Amino acid sequence: MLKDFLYLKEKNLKDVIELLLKSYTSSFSDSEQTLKRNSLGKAHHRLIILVDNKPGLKVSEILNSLKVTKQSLNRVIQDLSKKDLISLKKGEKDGREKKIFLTDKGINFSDSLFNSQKNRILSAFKKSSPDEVLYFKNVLKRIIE
Amino acid sequence: MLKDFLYLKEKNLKDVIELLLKSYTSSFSDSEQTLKRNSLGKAHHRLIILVDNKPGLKVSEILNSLKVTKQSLNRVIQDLSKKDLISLKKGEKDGREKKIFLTDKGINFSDSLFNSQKNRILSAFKKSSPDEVLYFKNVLKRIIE
DNA sequence: AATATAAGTCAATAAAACTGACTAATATGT
DNA sequence: ACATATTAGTCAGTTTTATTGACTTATATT
Repeated sequence: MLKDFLYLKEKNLKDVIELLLKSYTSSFSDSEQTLKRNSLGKAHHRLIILVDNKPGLKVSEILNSLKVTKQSLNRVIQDLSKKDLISLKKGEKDGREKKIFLTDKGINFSDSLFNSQKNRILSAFKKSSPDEVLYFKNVLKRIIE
Repeated sequence: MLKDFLYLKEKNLKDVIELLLKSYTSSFSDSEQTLKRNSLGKAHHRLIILVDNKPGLKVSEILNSLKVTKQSLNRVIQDLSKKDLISLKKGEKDGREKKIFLTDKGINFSDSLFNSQKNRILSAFKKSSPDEVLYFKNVLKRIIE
């Protein structure tokens, strides 16, 4: 049945691209004030989120996720280090690697960023069924790769 | 049953915030080359997507979606106007409003941007059921508002 | 020992967004 | 009709974010 394949049509794909743009923009603009109070910006926020979810993340992994140059990322790392929000540890196995962790101060700050963001996601999920949320996450993951 | 509410737990919400970040970053980095060839950037891309999906969009509506200042948006509008990718029409009902449309050239350019992005979404959807895609879109819409 | 990889650094530049102060046109409420 | 509000545009200066290119340092691999 043709109808079954409508979700693969261009119009639907375009809609989804717009939805990805708007959902990212709105959910990350929620934490603007919290960042500003601490003289930090969206670039720092993105790094904090990645490291919070996966402590010990390597620089190369972050470069790959955020699609920025190492020079650009390095500025962000320096800023957060100076503010004592992250700490850097040499990899035990491969000494060239640098692993990034949130400090206690960094964990607190990450929590305050999360608090300004979470209501949007939470209220969307409360309007959704567990299955809807599960499927939502599955598809998002497949878009990333 | 407690298990039913796991999807509302903080860890899950944090995961989703990271997924939104990564899905946006990856899907919009796909079109970097196309933009660069035309001396345009991500800011222009965002406007083109919104106007393509909703021709006649007002400046104020875009400001609201993209969460930027009018000064910043104005630069983008001027750039695209000079390149004859968008046209501006005065609102008939409210003459203060400016409605934005893609020109024929703009439609072509939007298509080429879309072509560099669509494979990622399409292949994710091919791995998903129609229901999964439907639920995915539903939840995304609820996150936006 | 040679080469590759992971990361860091310095310098210059470009892109994107911001603040603040203002103008212009039109719409709306009284 | 007039005052006020709204929508949009503009000028100037600044900050933030990211870029390119050239190079160094440390460690790992062959």
